[in-house]
Amino acid sequence: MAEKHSIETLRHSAAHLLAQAVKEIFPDAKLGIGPNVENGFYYDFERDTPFTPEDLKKLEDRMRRHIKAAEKFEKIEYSEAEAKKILKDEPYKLELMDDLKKEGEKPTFYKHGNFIDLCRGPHVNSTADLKAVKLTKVAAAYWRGDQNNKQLQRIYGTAFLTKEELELYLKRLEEAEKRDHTKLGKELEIYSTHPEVGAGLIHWHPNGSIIRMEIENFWKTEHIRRGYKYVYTPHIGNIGLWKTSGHWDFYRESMYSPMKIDTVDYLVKPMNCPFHIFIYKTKLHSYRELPIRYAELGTVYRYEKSGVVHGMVRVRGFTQDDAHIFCTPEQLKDEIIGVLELSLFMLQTFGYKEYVIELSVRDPKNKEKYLGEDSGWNKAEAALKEALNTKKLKYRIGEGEAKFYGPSIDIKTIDALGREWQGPTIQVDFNLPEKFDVTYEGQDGKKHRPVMVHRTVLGSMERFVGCLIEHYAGKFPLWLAPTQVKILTITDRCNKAAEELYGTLLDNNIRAELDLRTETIPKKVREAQLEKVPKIIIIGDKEVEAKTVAVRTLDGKVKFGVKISEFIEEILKEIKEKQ
RNA sequence: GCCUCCGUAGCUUAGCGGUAUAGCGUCGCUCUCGUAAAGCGAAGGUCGGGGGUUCAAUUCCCCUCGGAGGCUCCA
Repeated sequence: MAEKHSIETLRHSAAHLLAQAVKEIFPDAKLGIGPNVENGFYYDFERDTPFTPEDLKKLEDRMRRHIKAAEKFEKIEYSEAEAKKILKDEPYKLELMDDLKKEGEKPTFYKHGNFIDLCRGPHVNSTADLKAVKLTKVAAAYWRGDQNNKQLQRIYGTAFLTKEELELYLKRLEEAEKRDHTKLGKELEIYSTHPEVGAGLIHWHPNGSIIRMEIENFWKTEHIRRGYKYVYTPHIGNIGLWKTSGHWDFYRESMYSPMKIDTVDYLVKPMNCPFHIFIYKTKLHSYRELPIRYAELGTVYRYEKSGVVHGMVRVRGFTQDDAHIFCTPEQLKDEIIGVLELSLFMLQTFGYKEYVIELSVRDPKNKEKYLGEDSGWNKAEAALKEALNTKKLKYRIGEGEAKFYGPSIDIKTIDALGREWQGPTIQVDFNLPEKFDVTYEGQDGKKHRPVMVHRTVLGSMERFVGCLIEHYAGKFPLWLAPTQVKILTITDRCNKAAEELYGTLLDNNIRAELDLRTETIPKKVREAQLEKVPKIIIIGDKEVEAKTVAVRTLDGKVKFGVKISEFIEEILKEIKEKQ
């Protein structure tokens, strides 16, 4: 009976096996590092020519040979001189060993078969334990993730304890591919982009626009209910705004070049904050008025490198569901709690049951990357932590993840396939109020500095809808579905009844469509299913006579003899409850 | 931006030195049909764009624009 190893150990041993195969088949390759990642492992190699998919096959075959040979893994410690001799042709490994020495750690080695690698371990006992290994893809990656370093060739792979688990994983990848929002977005006519217009600029088609409108209406209602005031602001503004805010210094690479209007430079806005500040500043505010919450679906434009633009989730123009809260320092904690509650409520409505909360703080080693004094940062962090603790929410700390003007709570949603997506973010800012000299009058009759909270609960309409497509696999719940009901007729004799029903549905604000074509029912059903229309109504002679309908849902189940009034009542209820 | 791969009709796609396949869709005709694809016919492509090599380029080379997967970054 083989000893049980953790899947991490297994995968790391698989990485060693890969490195061994590479060194055998491509002796010129220099070893980089070979750590585990989510769902697998990789190993980096320096090599003049990149690996091809055929190379991967050869490497897999070679790995299989070593698995058959059942080579034992053993840990070895060498003196520094010995170690350096072994690694004399491996510059990256030597660099790593120097780092270990600086940190006062003693390097250890692992050997299996003819292959020795610098490694902390642990490993499986023998290559024979690696029963299900697969190389998945090749990519390039910078040594130590730094753009200024040499680019290495990375081979990704994965390993599982059993072949069955590997199969299951590959199936899941396939499932993810079916849900891909770039694919479904096209099939369901949700959005498009056009080279003639530019990369990362989303065109919302009628279907996507309905989904977006429903989300926006829901969003506005929930915000107004919670004391937010809705505003609209310009898309461009004097460059001076961004110099004052600090974006010009800290954020310039994400902004588009200035345009001259008369003699003055203007920028397309990458953020809405300065505009909300100016609305606030049009008059003197008493402490009695605070908190003031301005909300806007604000469309911003940010430069994204060409290599990262992707579908709806990484674009160059997008609409943030933005809001800025101006409050007293005493109110801060409650405001954060309010935003947390709103965020979690919204996520729940969209069927996200799981999420990960991260408290993003400064990188303590790089304080110059951030605006402002320690005291402000410490207060902001404390308020965020207190709010999380009050709500008894578990969170992890993300060092160096903070924005340049303040720390934040970032909530990552987990979709139906277990993938994480950036969702709500709540950022506390003591800096912009300072920069723009924002004040309120306190009980003491003196001017005080309010705190600003920047927050989004959906992120951006583009990314949110993109993620929703994948989350629902294109099967939107009734309240969001672009077409809620599609009426199919069996023969021309039923057209009149179908048109009557169609009219009744429209009168009830139900998004209905009519399919009167003289196609066969199987074909009409198939098409409606592929369009993922939640309620498919079929009307034949029987229904016309009995004044009922047959209702088919996306799971393929059919209910015959449903009274029309009952059907309408039922779907109105389902829409209202956002099921 | 960097690395690898990709770009053929609205969509999916065959071909890869001698100007091009097929299915779906579209249009026309026939069919009036009971829950995931009825039949026949037609139209539709300067093979992403530009340049080069060649007697000849969709095919080979270079540039460029888009896309995918990574790196880095991020709402």
